[in-house]
Amino acid sequence: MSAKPSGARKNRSPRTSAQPQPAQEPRGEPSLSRERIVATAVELLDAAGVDGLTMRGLADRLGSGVMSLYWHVDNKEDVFDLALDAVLDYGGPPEIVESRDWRAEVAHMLEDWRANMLRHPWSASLLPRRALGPNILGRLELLSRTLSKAGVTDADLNAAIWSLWNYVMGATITRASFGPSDDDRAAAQQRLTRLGERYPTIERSRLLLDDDWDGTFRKGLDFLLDGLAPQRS
Amino acid sequence: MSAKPSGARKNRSPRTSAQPQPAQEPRGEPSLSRERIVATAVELLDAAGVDGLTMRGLADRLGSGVMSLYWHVDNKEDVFDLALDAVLDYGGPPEIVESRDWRAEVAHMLEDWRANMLRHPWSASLLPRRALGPNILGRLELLSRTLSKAGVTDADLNAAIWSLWNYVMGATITRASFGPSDDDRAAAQQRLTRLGERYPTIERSRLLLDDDWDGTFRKGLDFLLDGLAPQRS
DNA sequence: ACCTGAACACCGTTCAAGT
DNA sequence: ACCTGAACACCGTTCAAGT
Repeated sequence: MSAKPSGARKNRSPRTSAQPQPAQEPRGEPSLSRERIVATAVELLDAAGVDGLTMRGLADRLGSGVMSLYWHVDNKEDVFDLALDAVLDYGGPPEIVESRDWRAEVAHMLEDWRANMLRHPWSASLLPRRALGPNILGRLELLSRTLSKAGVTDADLNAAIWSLWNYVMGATITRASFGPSDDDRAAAQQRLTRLGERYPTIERSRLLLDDDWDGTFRKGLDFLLDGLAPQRS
Repeated sequence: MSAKPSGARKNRSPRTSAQPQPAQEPRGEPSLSRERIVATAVELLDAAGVDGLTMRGLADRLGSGVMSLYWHVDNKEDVFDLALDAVLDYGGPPEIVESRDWRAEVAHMLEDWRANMLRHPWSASLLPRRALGPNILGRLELLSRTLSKAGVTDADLNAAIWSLWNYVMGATITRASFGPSDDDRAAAQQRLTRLGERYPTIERSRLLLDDDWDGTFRKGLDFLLDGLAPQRS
């Protein structure tokens, strides 16, 4: 809790507010900044995963000393938080289209959310630990509003949202963790076959070989939405 | 890939097979063993979380040198795998009760699974990364069998299982991550109120204050099972 | 067969300075 | 206001020995 800017909230609209001393940088590197640190952290995370992010490595990539980072950032945890929020940015509520098809709307929102996280595979497993950034709240608000307008009762609303949240998080984390290496799963499935008697059902259905991630996600989401759908008795 | 026992499969039934040299330990500490290491690792993880597990700390707790662990265990990853599998043990398929209520059966299985993971809060977020232990496979097999017997078509079976998996994982990881600190969530909810206009719907529904985890889990599971239920046209 | 200490190549972060 | 190097208290793991 010093005079460092780390804890301070950023400008509301950093893009439009003019810089106080605009003609300040004489030459060379634009020097360190919070934005640059976060952007580079995302790059590094994308390239090397959660374990690959290192304050030292981050500083190297920025061409600065390690300790210089700590002027702009509280600590490593802070870097994670900022990187996560940066990645979950979203365009805000889209045009207020009064679609009648709430199911398509919800499915689209959640597929977009998932796609965003899969573009940065480290983000999904990080998210539940720090769920409260403004971007996530915005997404939850939009989801909530859509469901409410669709006729989900107030009594069911929170359960509905958390159900969708749970489903999306579980699906995305699993997909990102099982990762691109199909070999592992093929090997696992073969192990099933070798074990023969013990797992006949999942062996027969080839559960571990299912690689239509997008289709499976959508199918399960449909199951859930079926159950969620407000009964029009 | 040396002569170390690390990679070797354990005895099929370690509890019933007699020890080769039963009267071998002359006195004192039972010395190191794979079982003791894993059990202590689980203790340490329960007490200190994922970041709290340290090879050095583990050795300390076992009263041995750090490097002694490496005789019984490949590396730290291995310790995680073993600890996770140890925690997900389950009693195998229960008595073959031919219950007609497949929904209650499935719900019970998944609630048990979730409860098991919540008893060791570090386990849930670890599981998707290493999903293939025999105990997990056993649970998936049982789930698969139950759904199949209930009338879920082969075409829907994998999607159904992955949906339930995703939901349970997401719910458990979220619950374990948000953790016992209600204060955080209360603070977050208050922040919502302060922000006022931006998140009216989730503020009104008090989404972030919902702390009936078990009830919400069950409710969402019911939504999903509603959608999953085989249509009897 | 089982255990050990020293050493290596790393970490995140504190602190006291520099400009 | 912003950046820095040295230092501290840690990590996981290799290696060459010990018994």
